[in-house]
Amino acid sequence: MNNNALLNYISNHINLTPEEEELLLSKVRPRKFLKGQYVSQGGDICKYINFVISGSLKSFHIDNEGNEHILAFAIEDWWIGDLGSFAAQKPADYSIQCIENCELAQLSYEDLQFLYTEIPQLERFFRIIIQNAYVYFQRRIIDNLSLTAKEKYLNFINQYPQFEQRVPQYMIASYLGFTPEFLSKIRKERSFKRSKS
Amino acid sequence: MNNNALLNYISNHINLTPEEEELLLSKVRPRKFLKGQYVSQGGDICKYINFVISGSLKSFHIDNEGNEHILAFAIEDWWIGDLGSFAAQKPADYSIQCIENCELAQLSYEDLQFLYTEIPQLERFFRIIIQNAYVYFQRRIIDNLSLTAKEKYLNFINQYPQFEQRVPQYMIASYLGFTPEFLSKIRKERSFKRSKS
DNA sequence: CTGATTTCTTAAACCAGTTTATTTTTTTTC
DNA sequence: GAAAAAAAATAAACTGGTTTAAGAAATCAG
Repeated sequence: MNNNALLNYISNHINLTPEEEELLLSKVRPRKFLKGQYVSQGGDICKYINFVISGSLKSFHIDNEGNEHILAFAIEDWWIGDLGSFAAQKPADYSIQCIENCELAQLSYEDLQFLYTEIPQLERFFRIIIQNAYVYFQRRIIDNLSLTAKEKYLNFINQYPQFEQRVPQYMIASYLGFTPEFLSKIRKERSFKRSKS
Repeated sequence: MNNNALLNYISNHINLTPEEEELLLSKVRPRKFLKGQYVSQGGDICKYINFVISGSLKSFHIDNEGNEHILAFAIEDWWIGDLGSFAAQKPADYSIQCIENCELAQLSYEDLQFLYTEIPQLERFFRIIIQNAYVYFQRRIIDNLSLTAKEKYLNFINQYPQFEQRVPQYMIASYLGFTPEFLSKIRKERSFKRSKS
Protein backbone atom coordinates (compact mmCIF):
# COMPACT_ATOMS: atom_id res chain seq x y z
CA MET A 1 0.00 0.00 0.00
CA ASN A 2 1.69 3.13 -1.28
CA ASN A 3 0.43 6.39 0.16
CA ASN A 4 2.83 8.33 -1.97
CA ALA A 5 0.31 7.95 -4.76
CA LEU A 6 -1.89 10.29 -2.74
CA LEU A 7 0.89 12.80 -1.98
CA ASN A 8 1.91 12.69 -5.61
CA TYR A 9 -1.59 13.42 -6.72
CA ILE A 10 -1.96 16.29 -4.27
CA SER A 11 1.34 17.81 -5.36
CA ASN A 12 -0.13 18.30 -8.83
CA HIS A 13 -2.36 20.99 -7.35
CA ILE A 14 -0.75 22.43 -4.22
CA ASN A 15 2.68 22.39 -2.50
CA LEU A 16 2.80 20.98 1.01
CA THR A 17 5.74 21.16 3.41
CA PRO A 18 7.20 17.83 4.58
CA GLU A 19 5.58 18.44 7.98
CA GLU A 20 2.20 19.00 6.38
CA GLU A 21 2.62 15.86 4.29
CA GLU A 22 3.45 13.89 7.42
CA LEU A 23 0.44 15.28 9.28
CA LEU A 24 -1.81 14.43 6.38
CA LEU A 25 -0.46 10.89 6.09
CA SER A 26 -0.91 10.36 9.83
CA LYS A 27 -4.67 10.84 9.30
CA VAL A 28 -4.99 8.72 6.19
CA ARG A 29 -6.35 5.25 6.71
CA PRO A 30 -5.03 2.76 4.16
CA ARG A 31 -7.44 -0.07 3.60
CA LYS A 32 -7.93 -3.10 1.34
CA PHE A 33 -11.24 -4.37 -0.01
CA LEU A 34 -12.11 -7.46 -2.02
CA LYS A 35 -14.04 -7.49 -5.28
CA GLY A 36 -17.74 -7.16 -4.50
CA GLN A 37 -17.20 -5.62 -1.06
CA TYR A 38 -19.12 -2.50 -0.08
CA VAL A 39 -17.02 0.49 0.95
CA SER A 40 -20.15 2.31 2.11
CA GLN A 41 -23.87 1.60 1.95
CA GLY A 42 -26.81 3.74 0.89
CA GLY A 43 -28.80 4.65 4.01
CA ASP A 44 -25.72 4.75 6.23
CA ILE A 45 -23.68 7.89 6.76
CA CYS A 46 -20.69 7.94 4.41
CA LYS A 47 -17.85 8.21 6.92
CA TYR A 48 -14.89 8.30 4.57
CA ILE A 49 -13.88 9.90 1.36
CA ASN A 50 -11.75 7.49 -0.65
CA PHE A 51 -8.72 7.95 -2.86
CA VAL A 52 -8.11 4.93 -5.09
CA ILE A 53 -4.57 3.53 -4.93
CA SER A 54 -5.42 0.41 -6.95
CA GLY A 55 -8.52 -1.35 -8.24
CA SER A 56 -11.87 -0.10 -9.53
CA LEU A 57 -15.19 0.80 -7.91
CA LYS A 58 -18.64 2.11 -8.69
CA SER A 59 -21.07 4.36 -6.86
CA PHE A 60 -24.72 3.63 -7.53
CA HIS A 61 -28.27 4.40 -6.49
CA ILE A 62 -31.15 1.94 -6.12
CA ASP A 63 -34.42 3.48 -7.32
CA ASN A 64 -37.98 2.80 -6.10
CA GLU A 65 -38.39 -0.13 -8.50
CA GLY A 66 -35.18 -1.67 -7.18
CA ASN A 67 -33.13 -0.88 -10.27
CA GLU A 68 -29.48 0.02 -9.89
CA HIS A 69 -28.18 3.18 -11.58
CA ILE A 70 -24.44 3.75 -11.69
CA LEU A 71 -23.46 7.32 -10.89
CA ALA A 72 -19.69 7.01 -11.25
CA PHE A 73 -16.75 4.68 -11.69
CA ALA A 74 -13.36 5.17 -10.08
CA ILE A 75 -9.91 3.74 -10.80
CA GLU A 76 -6.36 4.57 -9.71
CA ASP A 77 -5.88 8.24 -8.76
CA TRP A 78 -9.59 8.99 -8.64
CA TRP A 79 -11.67 9.89 -5.61
CA ILE A 80 -14.95 8.24 -4.74
CA GLY A 81 -17.51 8.69 -2.00
CA ASP A 82 -21.02 9.97 -1.42
CA LEU A 83 -19.96 13.58 -0.98
CA GLY A 84 -23.48 14.78 -0.11
CA SER A 85 -23.69 12.28 2.73
CA PHE A 86 -20.09 12.88 3.78
CA ALA A 87 -20.31 16.69 3.87
CA ALA A 88 -23.66 16.85 5.66
CA GLN A 89 -23.08 13.67 7.69
CA LYS A 90 -26.53 12.43 6.76
CA PRO A 91 -27.68 9.07 5.30
CA ALA A 92 -26.26 8.30 1.89
CA ASP A 93 -28.25 8.10 -1.36
CA TYR A 94 -25.52 6.03 -2.99
CA SER A 95 -23.60 2.86 -2.24
CA ILE A 96 -19.97 2.28 -3.12
CA GLN A 97 -18.82 -1.17 -4.12
CA CYS A 98 -15.58 -2.66 -5.44
CA ILE A 99 -15.58 -3.96 -9.00
CA GLU A 100 -12.04 -5.34 -8.55
CA ASN A 101 -9.95 -5.86 -5.42
CA CYS A 102 -9.04 -2.39 -4.17
CA GLU A 103 -6.52 -0.50 -2.08
CA LEU A 104 -7.96 2.78 -0.86
CA ALA A 105 -6.66 5.72 1.16
CA GLN A 106 -9.53 6.81 3.41
CA LEU A 107 -10.06 10.17 5.10
CA SER A 108 -12.72 10.44 7.78
CA TYR A 109 -15.01 13.44 8.15
CA GLU A 110 -13.54 14.46 11.51
CA ASP A 111 -9.98 14.12 10.30
CA LEU A 112 -10.67 16.10 7.18
CA GLN A 113 -12.25 18.94 9.19
CA PHE A 114 -9.17 18.92 11.38
CA LEU A 115 -6.88 18.92 8.37
CA TYR A 116 -8.77 21.84 6.80
CA THR A 117 -7.91 23.95 9.87
CA GLU A 118 -4.30 22.74 10.13
CA ILE A 119 -3.50 22.84 6.42
CA PRO A 120 -5.69 25.59 4.91
CA GLN A 121 -4.23 24.85 1.48
CA LEU A 122 -6.30 21.66 1.50
CA GLU A 123 -9.36 23.88 1.09
CA ARG A 124 -7.82 25.00 -2.19
CA PHE A 125 -6.95 21.45 -3.17
CA PHE A 126 -10.47 20.13 -2.64
CA ARG A 127 -11.98 23.27 -4.14
CA ILE A 128 -10.08 22.48 -7.34
CA ILE A 129 -10.80 18.77 -7.52
CA ILE A 130 -14.48 19.20 -6.67
CA GLN A 131 -14.62 21.97 -9.27
CA ASN A 132 -13.22 19.57 -11.87
CA ALA A 133 -15.70 16.89 -10.86
CA TYR A 134 -18.51 19.43 -11.10
CA VAL A 135 -17.52 20.45 -14.63
CA TYR A 136 -17.37 16.79 -15.59
CA PHE A 137 -20.86 16.08 -14.24
CA GLN A 138 -22.24 19.10 -16.09
CA ARG A 139 -20.83 17.64 -19.27
CA ARG A 140 -22.50 14.32 -18.48
CA ILE A 141 -25.88 15.99 -18.09
CA ILE A 142 -25.50 17.70 -21.46
CA ASP A 143 -24.36 14.45 -23.09
CA ASN A 144 -27.35 12.65 -21.61
CA LEU A 145 -29.66 15.32 -23.01
CA SER A 146 -28.13 15.62 -26.46
CA LEU A 147 -26.61 12.30 -27.56
CA THR A 148 -28.16 9.03 -28.77
CA ALA A 149 -27.35 5.82 -26.89
CA LYS A 150 -24.85 4.87 -29.57
CA GLU A 151 -23.07 8.23 -29.40
CA LYS A 152 -22.91 7.97 -25.61
CA TYR A 153 -21.28 4.57 -25.87
CA LEU A 154 -18.75 5.56 -28.54
CA ASN A 155 -17.93 8.67 -26.53
CA PHE A 156 -17.40 6.61 -23.42
CA ILE A 157 -15.08 3.97 -24.85
CA ASN A 158 -13.19 6.67 -26.66
CA GLN A 159 -12.73 8.76 -23.52
CA TYR A 160 -12.12 5.86 -21.10
CA PRO A 161 -10.64 2.98 -23.11
CA GLN A 162 -9.37 1.30 -19.90
CA PHE A 163 -12.91 0.74 -18.65
CA GLU A 164 -14.07 -1.37 -21.58
CA GLN A 165 -11.72 -4.11 -20.32
CA ARG A 166 -12.07 -3.72 -16.56
CA VAL A 167 -15.81 -3.11 -16.15
CA PRO A 168 -18.64 -5.46 -17.27
CA GLN A 169 -20.77 -4.25 -20.19
CA TYR A 170 -23.96 -4.20 -18.16
CA MET A 171 -22.42 -1.70 -15.77
CA ILE A 172 -21.38 0.55 -18.64
CA ALA A 173 -24.97 0.39 -19.91
CA SER A 174 -26.26 1.35 -16.45
CA TYR A 175 -23.80 4.24 -16.25
CA LEU A 176 -24.80 5.51 -19.69
CA GLY A 177 -28.51 5.15 -18.99
CA PHE A 178 -29.76 2.36 -21.23
CA THR A 179 -30.27 -1.42 -21.06
CA PRO A 180 -27.55 -4.05 -21.51
CA GLU A 181 -29.68 -5.59 -24.29
CA PHE A 182 -29.53 -2.38 -26.25
CA LEU A 183 -25.80 -2.06 -25.66
CA SER A 184 -25.40 -5.53 -27.10
CA LYS A 185 -27.24 -4.36 -30.22
CA ILE A 186 -24.97 -1.32 -30.54
CA ARG A 187 -21.88 -3.50 -30.16
CA LYS A 188 -23.08 -6.00 -32.74
CA GLU A 189 -23.73 -3.30 -35.31
CA ARG A 190 -20.35 -1.77 -34.52
CA SER A 191 -18.33 -4.99 -34.83
CA PHE A 192 -20.14 -5.73 -38.10
CA LYS A 193 -19.16 -2.32 -39.53
CA ARG A 194 -15.60 -2.69 -38.25
CA SER A 195 -15.09 -6.12 -39.84
CA LYS A 196 -16.12 -4.73 -43.23
CA SER A 197 -13.63 -1.86 -43.25
CA MET B 1 -28.21 47.50 -6.94
CA ASN B 2 -27.55 46.05 -3.53
CA ASN B 3 -24.23 44.27 -3.09
CA ASN B 4 -25.10 43.41 0.46
CA ALA B 5 -27.07 40.51 -0.95
CA LEU B 6 -23.70 39.02 -1.86
CA LEU B 7 -22.08 39.73 1.53
CA ASN B 8 -25.15 38.35 3.24
CA TYR B 9 -24.96 35.20 1.22
CA ILE B 10 -21.26 34.76 1.90
CA SER B 11 -21.77 35.28 5.62
CA ASN B 12 -23.90 32.15 5.68
CA HIS B 13 -20.75 30.14 5.08
CA ILE B 14 -17.73 32.09 6.32
CA ASN B 15 -17.03 35.16 8.49
CA LEU B 16 -15.14 38.01 6.87
CA THR B 17 -13.69 41.05 8.61
CA PRO B 18 -15.04 44.47 7.52
CA GLU B 19 -11.74 45.07 5.70
CA GLU B 20 -12.07 41.81 3.82
CA GLU B 21 -15.65 42.64 2.92
CA GLU B 22 -14.56 46.00 1.61
CA LEU B 23 -11.74 44.48 -0.43
CA LEU B 24 -14.13 41.94 -1.89
CA LEU B 25 -16.72 44.57 -2.78
CA SER B 26 -14.04 46.72 -4.42
CA LYS B 27 -13.51 43.90 -6.93
CA VAL B 28 -17.17 43.12 -7.56
CA ARG B 29 -18.61 44.54 -10.73
CA PRO B 30 -22.33 45.27 -10.44
CA ARG B 31 -24.07 45.06 -13.76
CA LYS B 32 -27.57 45.19 -15.26
CA PHE B 33 -28.82 43.12 -18.20
CA LEU B 34 -32.08 43.15 -20.10
CA LYS B 35 -34.30 40.16 -20.73
CA GLY B 36 -32.87 38.20 -23.65
CA GLN B 37 -29.34 39.62 -23.29
CA TYR B 38 -26.36 37.28 -23.27
CA VAL B 39 -24.11 37.46 -20.21
CA SER B 40 -21.58 35.20 -21.91
CA GLN B 41 -21.46 33.27 -25.18
CA GLY B 42 -20.50 29.69 -25.98
CA GLY B 43 -17.17 29.75 -27.82
CA ASP B 44 -15.93 32.83 -25.96
CA ILE B 45 -13.96 32.60 -22.73
CA CYS B 46 -16.27 33.06 -19.76
CA LYS B 47 -14.65 36.06 -18.07
CA TYR B 48 -16.94 36.44 -15.09
CA ILE B 49 -18.65 34.33 -12.53
CA ASN B 50 -22.05 35.82 -11.69
CA PHE B 51 -24.00 36.15 -8.49
CA VAL B 52 -27.68 36.92 -9.12
CA ILE B 53 -29.02 39.93 -7.22
CA SER B 54 -32.33 39.99 -9.11
CA GLY B 55 -33.86 38.37 -12.17
CA SER B 56 -33.50 34.93 -13.72
CA LEU B 57 -31.13 33.34 -16.22
CA LYS B 58 -30.35 30.09 -17.96
CA SER B 59 -27.15 28.40 -19.07
CA PHE B 60 -27.47 26.22 -22.14
CA HIS B 61 -25.60 24.25 -24.74
CA ILE B 62 -26.28 24.09 -28.48
CA ASP B 63 -25.73 20.56 -29.82
CA ASN B 64 -24.58 19.48 -33.31
CA GLU B 65 -28.15 19.49 -34.63
CA GLY B 66 -28.60 23.05 -33.37
CA ASN B 67 -30.89 22.09 -30.49
CA GLU B 68 -30.69 24.03 -27.25
CA HIS B 69 -30.30 22.09 -23.99
CA ILE B 70 -30.69 23.97 -20.73
CA LEU B 71 -28.08 23.02 -18.16
CA ALA B 72 -29.20 25.26 -15.30
CA PHE B 73 -31.45 28.09 -14.23
CA ALA B 74 -30.49 30.77 -11.74
CA ILE B 75 -32.51 33.24 -9.67
CA GLU B 76 -31.78 35.55 -6.72
CA ASP B 77 -28.91 34.34 -4.53
CA TRP B 78 -27.72 31.73 -7.03
CA TRP B 79 -24.45 31.70 -8.94
CA ILE B 80 -24.21 31.15 -12.66
CA GLY B 81 -21.37 30.91 -15.14
CA ASP B 82 -19.53 28.40 -17.29
CA LEU B 83 -17.18 27.26 -14.53
CA GLY B 84 -15.19 24.98 -16.83
CA SER B 85 -14.44 27.86 -19.16
CA PHE B 86 -13.89 30.30 -16.31
CA ALA B 87 -11.49 28.09 -14.35
CA ALA B 88 -9.42 26.99 -17.33
CA GLN B 89 -9.85 30.29 -19.23
CA LYS B 90 -10.72 28.37 -22.37
CA PRO B 91 -13.68 28.70 -24.80
CA ALA B 92 -17.06 28.05 -23.21
CA ASP B 93 -19.36 25.12 -24.00
CA TYR B 94 -22.34 26.98 -22.62
CA SER B 95 -24.01 30.34 -23.13
CA ILE B 96 -25.68 32.35 -20.40
CA GLN B 97 -28.74 34.42 -21.19
CA CYS B 98 -31.23 36.45 -19.16
CA ILE B 99 -34.80 35.17 -18.95
CA GLU B 100 -35.89 38.30 -17.07
CA ASN B 101 -34.13 41.65 -16.60
CA CYS B 102 -31.23 40.98 -14.25
CA GLU B 103 -28.90 42.62 -11.77
CA LEU B 104 -25.72 40.62 -11.36
CA ALA B 105 -22.59 40.91 -9.23
CA GLN B 106 -19.69 39.85 -11.42
CA LEU B 107 -16.24 38.63 -10.39
CA SER B 108 -13.53 38.40 -13.03
CA TYR B 109 -11.05 35.54 -13.19
CA GLU B 110 -8.05 37.77 -12.36
CA ASP B 111 -9.83 39.44 -9.46
CA LEU B 112 -10.93 36.12 -8.03
CA GLN B 113 -7.38 34.72 -8.20
CA PHE B 114 -6.22 37.85 -6.39
CA LEU B 115 -8.96 37.51 -3.79
CA TYR B 116 -8.09 33.84 -3.20
CA THR B 117 -4.59 34.94 -2.14
CA GLU B 118 -5.73 37.94 -0.09
CA ILE B 119 -8.71 36.24 1.58
CA PRO B 120 -7.85 32.54 1.84
CA GLN B 121 -11.22 31.87 3.45
CA LEU B 122 -12.76 32.42 0.03
CA GLU B 123 -11.22 29.10 -0.96
CA ARG B 124 -13.36 27.54 1.74
CA PHE B 125 -16.41 29.49 0.64
CA PHE B 126 -16.18 28.42 -2.97
CA ARG B 127 -15.20 24.89 -1.96
CA ILE B 128 -18.48 24.66 -0.09
CA ILE B 129 -20.75 26.19 -2.70
CA ILE B 130 -19.18 24.22 -5.55
CA GLN B 131 -19.50 21.11 -3.41
CA ASN B 132 -23.22 21.81 -2.97
CA ALA B 133 -23.62 22.38 -6.69
CA TYR B 134 -21.78 19.14 -7.38
CA VAL B 135 -24.08 17.16 -5.09
CA TYR B 136 -27.06 18.75 -6.79
CA PHE B 137 -25.82 17.80 -10.26
CA GLN B 138 -25.21 14.22 -9.12
CA ARG B 139 -28.82 14.07 -8.01
CA ARG B 140 -29.90 15.38 -11.39
CA ILE B 141 -28.02 12.62 -13.19
CA ILE B 142 -29.67 9.98 -11.02
CA ASP B 143 -33.10 11.56 -11.55
CA ASN B 144 -32.49 11.60 -15.28
CA LEU B 145 -31.59 7.92 -15.20
CA SER B 146 -34.35 6.70 -12.92
CA LEU B 147 -37.47 8.84 -13.34
CA THR B 148 -40.11 9.05 -16.07
CA ALA B 149 -40.75 12.40 -17.77
CA LYS B 150 -43.84 12.90 -15.62
CA GLU B 151 -41.98 12.20 -12.39
CA LYS B 152 -39.22 14.60 -13.42
CA TYR B 153 -41.76 17.34 -14.01
CA LEU B 154 -43.68 16.79 -10.76
CA ASN B 155 -40.39 16.70 -8.89
CA PHE B 156 -39.30 19.92 -10.49
CA ILE B 157 -42.41 21.99 -9.79
CA ASN B 158 -42.51 20.60 -6.30
CA GLN B 159 -38.88 21.48 -5.60
CA TYR B 160 -38.86 24.85 -7.42
CA PRO B 161 -42.41 26.21 -7.36
CA GLN B 162 -41.16 29.74 -8.18
CA PHE B 163 -39.91 28.65 -11.59
CA GLU B 164 -43.27 27.47 -12.92
CA GLN B 165 -44.35 31.14 -12.99
CA ARG B 166 -41.12 32.83 -14.04
CA VAL B 167 -39.80 30.47 -16.69
CA PRO B 168 -41.59 29.43 -19.93
CA GLN B 169 -42.78 25.82 -20.13
CA TYR B 170 -40.61 25.03 -23.12
CA MET B 171 -37.50 25.92 -21.15
CA ILE B 172 -38.55 23.66 -18.31
CA ALA B 173 -39.02 20.86 -20.86
CA SER B 174 -35.53 21.50 -22.24
CA TYR B 175 -34.03 21.49 -18.74
CA LEU B 176 -35.79 18.22 -17.87
CA GLY B 177 -34.83 16.57 -21.15
CA PHE B 178 -38.04 16.11 -23.12
CA THR B 179 -40.10 18.01 -25.69
CA PRO B 180 -42.52 20.87 -24.93
CA GLU B 181 -45.24 18.86 -26.70
CA PHE B 182 -44.82 16.03 -24.24
CA LEU B 183 -44.83 18.45 -21.30
CA SER B 184 -48.10 19.80 -22.59
CA LYS B 185 -49.50 16.27 -22.53
CA ILE B 186 -48.32 15.76 -18.95
CA ARG B 187 -49.87 19.05 -17.87
CA LYS B 188 -53.18 18.26 -19.53
CA GLU B 189 -53.42 14.91 -17.82
CA ARG B 190 -52.47 16.53 -14.53
CA SER B 191 -55.01 19.37 -14.70
CA PHE B 192 -57.69 16.84 -15.64
CA LYS B 193 -56.91 14.72 -12.60
CA ARG B 194 -56.73 17.80 -10.37
CA SER B 195 -60.09 19.11 -11.49
CA LYS B 196 -61.73 15.80 -10.59
CA SER B 197 -60.44 15.69 -7.01
C1' DC C 1 -11.72 -30.20 -14.45
C1' DT C 2 -16.73 -29.54 -13.79
C1' DG C 3 -20.92 -27.80 -12.36
C1' DA C 4 -22.90 -23.45 -11.03
C1' DT C 5 -23.31 -18.76 -11.61
C1' DT C 6 -22.72 -14.59 -13.93
C1' DT C 7 -22.42 -12.06 -18.14
C1' DC C 8 -23.55 -11.40 -22.94
C1' DT C 9 -26.36 -12.07 -27.09
C1' DT C 10 -30.46 -12.47 -29.91
C1' DA C 11 -34.99 -11.43 -31.33
C1' DA C 12 -39.87 -10.10 -31.28
C1' DA C 13 -43.47 -7.47 -29.23
C1' DC C 14 -44.12 -3.31 -27.05
C1' DC C 15 -44.24 1.61 -25.27
C1' DA C 16 -42.58 6.23 -23.61
C1' DG C 17 -41.54 10.00 -25.69
C1' DT C 18 -40.63 12.40 -30.56
C1' DT C 19 -41.89 14.48 -34.85
C1' DT C 20 -44.59 17.04 -37.72
C1' DA C 21 -48.23 19.96 -38.57
C1' DT C 22 -52.04 22.84 -37.27
C1' DT C 23 -54.67 25.73 -34.07
C1' DT C 24 -55.29 28.50 -29.92
C1' DT C 25 -53.67 31.46 -26.37
C1' DT C 26 -50.66 34.78 -24.44
C1' DT C 27 -47.35 38.37 -24.67
C1' DT C 28 -45.06 42.05 -26.85
C1' DT C 29 -44.70 46.09 -29.58
C1' DC C 30 -45.83 50.33 -31.57
C1' DG D 1 -55.78 48.42 -28.61
C1' DA D 2 -54.54 46.11 -33.08
C1' DA D 3 -51.16 43.56 -35.33
C1' DA D 4 -47.33 40.66 -34.92
C1' DA D 5 -44.68 37.47 -32.59
C1' DA D 6 -43.90 34.06 -29.14
C1' DA D 7 -45.60 30.35 -26.33
C1' DA D 8 -48.72 26.60 -25.43
C1' DA D 9 -51.97 22.98 -26.75
C1' DT D 10 -53.66 19.16 -29.58
C1' DA D 11 -53.35 15.08 -32.21
C1' DA D 12 -51.71 11.39 -35.26
C1' DA D 13 -47.94 8.92 -37.16
C1' DC D 14 -43.64 7.33 -35.88
C1' DT D 15 -39.09 5.65 -33.63
C1' DG D 16 -35.32 4.82 -30.27
C1' DG D 17 -34.93 2.20 -26.78
C1' DT D 18 -37.37 -1.30 -23.32
C1' DT D 19 -39.26 -5.64 -22.01
C1' DT D 20 -39.54 -10.32 -21.90
C1' DA D 21 -37.76 -14.61 -22.66
C1' DA D 22 -34.49 -17.88 -24.04
C1' DG D 23 -29.96 -19.59 -25.28
C1' DA D 24 -24.71 -19.13 -25.63
C1' DA D 25 -20.38 -17.84 -23.73
C1' DA D 26 -17.39 -16.71 -20.13
C1' DT D 27 -15.95 -16.82 -15.33
C1' DC D 28 -15.75 -18.72 -10.77
C1' DA D 29 -15.67 -21.97 -6.73
C1' DG D 30 -14.55 -26.33 -4.98
